[in-house]
Amino acid sequence: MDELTSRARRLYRRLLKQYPDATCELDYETPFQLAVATVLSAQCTDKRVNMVTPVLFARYPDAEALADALIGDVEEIIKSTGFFRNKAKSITGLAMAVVARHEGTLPSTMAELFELPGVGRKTANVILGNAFKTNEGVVVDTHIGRLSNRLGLTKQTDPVKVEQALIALFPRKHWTMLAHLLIWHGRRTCAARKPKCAECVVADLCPSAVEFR
DNA sequence: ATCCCGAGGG
DNA sequence: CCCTCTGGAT
Repeated sequence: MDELTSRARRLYRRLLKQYPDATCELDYETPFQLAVATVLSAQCTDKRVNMVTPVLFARYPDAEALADALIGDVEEIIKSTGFFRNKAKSITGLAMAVVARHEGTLPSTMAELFELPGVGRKTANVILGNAFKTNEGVVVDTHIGRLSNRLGLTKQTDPVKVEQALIALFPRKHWTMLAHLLIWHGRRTCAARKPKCAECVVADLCPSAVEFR
């Protein structure tokens, strides 16, 4: 095992010890609801998403209901998540596609998920890892891209290449938890703007830590 | 590369 | 004011 890989494994164990309960923080009951919540989470905090989905899912609990929704009603409910016109179009289009192509049940493969409107690789990986527990890839969002670079796990910035780097560094069974750990750490300690290196549990393993002291 | 487009923090 | 928040489509 090379040096980078062993350092990556140490990072993982250290973060797991600090965040043993790290998990997806979006609220949902079904895979379809997770898909909708994940689309809404683009450029928006999950806390904000969790404020609108109870209203959204109460009125439109499944794909059939959301497919028949008036776009203006959906826009009004999700407005506070930002990009609301695009997101309303995405989630109603997503619902219509799930009804038309998959009899109202969200599919469980990367290929089928990726074909759905508004669902990119990141969203598909969130659904596969959390709702279906089949790690086909690694979620790479803004936090994971930022931390992967700061921690020296890759110098790539393209999300697909970051994902490839993480896939090569960590065993598949850890991919979903890895994403949760990096997201939690990114929120709590390794924030985009003002990282708290002084209180970071992996600062000694991080090539960027000195820059922030 | 650019657009979408709201809320909260610093 | 500026930056950031679990991106995707054009």
